Amino acid sequence: MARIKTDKNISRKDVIVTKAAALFREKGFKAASMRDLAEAVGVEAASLYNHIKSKTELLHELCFSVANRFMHKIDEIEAEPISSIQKVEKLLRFHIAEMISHYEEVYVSDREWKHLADPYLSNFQNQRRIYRKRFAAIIETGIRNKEIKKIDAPTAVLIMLHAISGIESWHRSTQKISAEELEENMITILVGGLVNR
Amino acid sequence: MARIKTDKNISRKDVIVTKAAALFREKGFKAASMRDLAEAVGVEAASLYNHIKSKTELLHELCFSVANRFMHKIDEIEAEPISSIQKVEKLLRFHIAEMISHYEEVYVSDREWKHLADPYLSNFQNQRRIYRKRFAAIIETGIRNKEIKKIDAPTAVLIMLHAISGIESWHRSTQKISAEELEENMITILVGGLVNR
DNA sequence: AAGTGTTGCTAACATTCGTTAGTTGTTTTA
DNA sequence: TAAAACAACTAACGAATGTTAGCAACACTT
Repeated sequence: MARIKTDKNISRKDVIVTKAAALFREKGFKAASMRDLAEAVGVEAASLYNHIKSKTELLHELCFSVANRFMHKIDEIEAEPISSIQKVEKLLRFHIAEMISHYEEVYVSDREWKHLADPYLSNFQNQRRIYRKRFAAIIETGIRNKEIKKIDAPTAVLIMLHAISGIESWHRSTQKISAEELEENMITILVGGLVNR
Repeated sequence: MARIKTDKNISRKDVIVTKAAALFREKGFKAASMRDLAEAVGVEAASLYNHIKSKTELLHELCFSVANRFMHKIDEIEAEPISSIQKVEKLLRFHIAEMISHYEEVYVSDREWKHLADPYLSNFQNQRRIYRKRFAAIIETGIRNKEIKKIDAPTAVLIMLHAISGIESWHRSTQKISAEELEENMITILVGGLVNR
């Protein structure tokens, strides 16, 4: 009877959630079965239910832990006494760093949230909408201050966020440039596309 | 016995493929069932099989019709006697136009190709890789000509392509700017992020 | 060492899925 | 109008899915 291995401060549930992130990323939420997950964890499918309530719960946990991190970060950045373009850059760097270091979670949260069930679904969609509005508001302030080109702010947000999700391809590519190089290149192009000069 | 309605030059299979695109876009390939599709078409599930071979065939058709369109376009643009930055802009405008007018197909091809089965899967991945390399080559020429900033070309490609897939959010948003405005904003930001000045 | 809660197992369930068989009805062709 | 081709239907199959019940083995406390 092979138990799920755990280190200190890491519950068995955490192990399952982490493996689920990897699996959902690879196959998609619907295509990943609980039996797949069980195999990845090294246990029978039914045993998972000693630690989790349902498959959907795994998706909740992933989506909201990611959403919360981004929400806290934008709280923090909004309060800082720096220029709009600096705020945008900071936010982008955070997105990039998250996408690099918590790849699977962030990716799953981004692509698989559709499979959440209400009330989680509505809740998640709301948070997402609010986040984008706050991001757009930063850009709009930058436009008024002439720091940023006259563009449609929601469109700019949409470009930034989706561009960053492209780091997925970087992760999968065999000939990777370094994470630092990737970050600098992305900032160069994305911030370069915004600044007024 | 209600038949599938068809106009001239539109086969019943075309009707099914089109409805499938909408459904796969909305729910994802795995989550969309043949019974869902049948209902959307106005027929029983089994009846679909008078026109198609399998569910996966629908995905093949969608993915490769999109891939072929992009391949033909890059053939065309590569051959034109214009600057690199102009080629990039043309390619981007084509991507944007496709995403606006053939939203469902393009979106499905972009997000659901993972569910293709070999040999289609490998084939599709190859085409994708080749396309990106050719796109990157255009950018690299632009860098050598000093038209474009010194950046990592594959990273630039990744940003461009993913940024465009963000048009999905535009489609879903209630307060849309016009398609023309969207296109100009995207070009401003994306091309603006590339050009050397 | 006994007792207690935790974590695993096997077996099975109700559903849903893609798909096939066989048949009936409808349109097109000769 | 009869024959042939097409396109719909009902019924059902086997496989896979998420999940539950009931029980056995382990680990920790006392």
